[in-house]
Amino acid sequence: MESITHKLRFLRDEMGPAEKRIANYILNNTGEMIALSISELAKCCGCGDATVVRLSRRLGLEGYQALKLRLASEMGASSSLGGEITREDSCYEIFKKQNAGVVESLKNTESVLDAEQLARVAELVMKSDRTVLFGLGNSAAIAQDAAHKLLRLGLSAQACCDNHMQAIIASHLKRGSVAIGISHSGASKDIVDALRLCKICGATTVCVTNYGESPIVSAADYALFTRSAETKYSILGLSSRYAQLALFDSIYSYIVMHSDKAAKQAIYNTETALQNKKY
Amino acid sequence: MESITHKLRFLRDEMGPAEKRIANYILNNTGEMIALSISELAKCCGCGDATVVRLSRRLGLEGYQALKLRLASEMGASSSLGGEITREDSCYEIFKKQNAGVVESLKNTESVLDAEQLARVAELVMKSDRTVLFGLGNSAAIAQDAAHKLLRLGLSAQACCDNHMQAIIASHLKRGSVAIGISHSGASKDIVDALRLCKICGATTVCVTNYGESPIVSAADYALFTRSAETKYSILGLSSRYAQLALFDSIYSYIVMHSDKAAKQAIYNTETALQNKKY
DNA sequence: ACCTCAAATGAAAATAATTTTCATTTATTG
DNA sequence: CAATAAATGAAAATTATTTTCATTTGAGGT
Repeated sequence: MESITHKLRFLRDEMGPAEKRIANYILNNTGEMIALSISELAKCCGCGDATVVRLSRRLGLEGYQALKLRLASEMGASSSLGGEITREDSCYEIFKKQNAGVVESLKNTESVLDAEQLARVAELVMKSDRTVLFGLGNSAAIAQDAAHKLLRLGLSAQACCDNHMQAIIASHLKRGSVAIGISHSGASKDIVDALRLCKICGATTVCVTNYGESPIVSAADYALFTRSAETKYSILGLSSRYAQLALFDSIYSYIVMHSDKAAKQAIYNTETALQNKKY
Repeated sequence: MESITHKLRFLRDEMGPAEKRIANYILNNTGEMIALSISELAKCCGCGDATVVRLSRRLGLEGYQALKLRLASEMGASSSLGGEITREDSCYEIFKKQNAGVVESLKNTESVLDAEQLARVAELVMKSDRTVLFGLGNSAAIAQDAAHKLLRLGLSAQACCDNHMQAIIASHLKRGSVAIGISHSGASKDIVDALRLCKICGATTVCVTNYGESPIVSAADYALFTRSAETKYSILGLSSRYAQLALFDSIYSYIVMHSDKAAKQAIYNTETALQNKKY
């Protein structure tokens, strides 16, 4: 299904001058146009009602109503632009603005993420003897969350968020282990060092980062990229954390989908065991 | 600007049976409904045209046309419906499908989150002597992430993800402290117990949960609700974690925006200190 | 049980919007 | 400079929406 805005622009060439005026008006005033009736729009463009209908038909639509609905729908889809956070914003407004940024980050990440690398990493983790996750500061919680999920699947997973421990663990890894380093900037010394050490010890190394040119990439056998929405307020890579989280969630779900009966039973057992912890 | 879907659900209580039928029909068949004329819709719901107009007015809209346009716009905004994850999906496809769920969760949460409670909690945290965050399992990483951010702001924050430690910390809190319990289900025994203890000791208690009727709400002075997208595959409250994360991010940003010069300098100093840890 | 009143409802009339028809205008080609 | 085809808008025809108003429904009082 092609976007009407796109079609409008594309088909403008084969329109007569009156239709072209309408097309331009719609493209420049989509928001207001949606509130206009067909004759109001026609008057705005100095043309007859029938021409508006013809334009709608040219776009492959039923009529003017259909055009308005489609435009409204497309407007809605792209109207979640957050705008900048100001001192006057309430916390709730900040919440909404940030969410727009999060959505954008997820979308961006969809476009930079290499499907093949992701698939390989998922397989790798699923089949590895042991998976360790390194993160510090901002990325520590992500590492922990990912490890927690893998543990629920019965895998041998471990998050390590202490740079000394990272060095220790790294130096004892063996072939068959997977080490995943998480760093938004890709330049976190300790993480990069740990990953290099892992590689020397024979483990397969993976990095999750926002920047393609960063030191961590050269230390990794596989690189998974996120792309956070560039906004002024995100001093920390606030919104890249969501993409990282989503990335590990997809690996988690992939493994769930490909686990055998016994493994599924184990997952179920975990759930049951946790029921006792609840009211 | 409030979502029409949300308003529909909310105002259903004060509608007569005929209007209620229409509301339900719209909520269950939004997509098809948009293509219907007013009398077609009326017939589908076994009621008169006028009732449809009345419903539109009740929602604060001009009329039926306006209702259709708004619904189309909202549909567009949420039309990235992910569909169910299957065994055949690649990891990348899973990633995309899950993201759609995440977006939905964030939107849902926007509509259930109480702006006033959120504002109060943000102020509370900003001014508290000490903030402790309790989370276990799935919510542990969220607690840790939130604590990490507050620490960067120079606040006295602490995540506690061990049920014994939680009890210990809780029993030593004083007036002026804020305790935040995070539990998707709202039924996690240890968290609820810890929160109750905090309250007894004079601390202000806050809960973050997905369910309004859960035990944790009664243990909290302030309740912040998330609403995850209900999907079959999310065995764990996978997508509610994103909403929780966003919630704490908004509090973080709010505090950043309202901190004085000295505090901003401190934040900046943190950033500089961390530069040494990078290549 | 019966009445009263207010709210809710739908049929039909009134209005408004959209679509079609068709005569006129405008551009293009030989 | 015709001759023709394409483009256009006014008005008619159609369709959709909104308003009006008589009827129904149901709650609360006697």
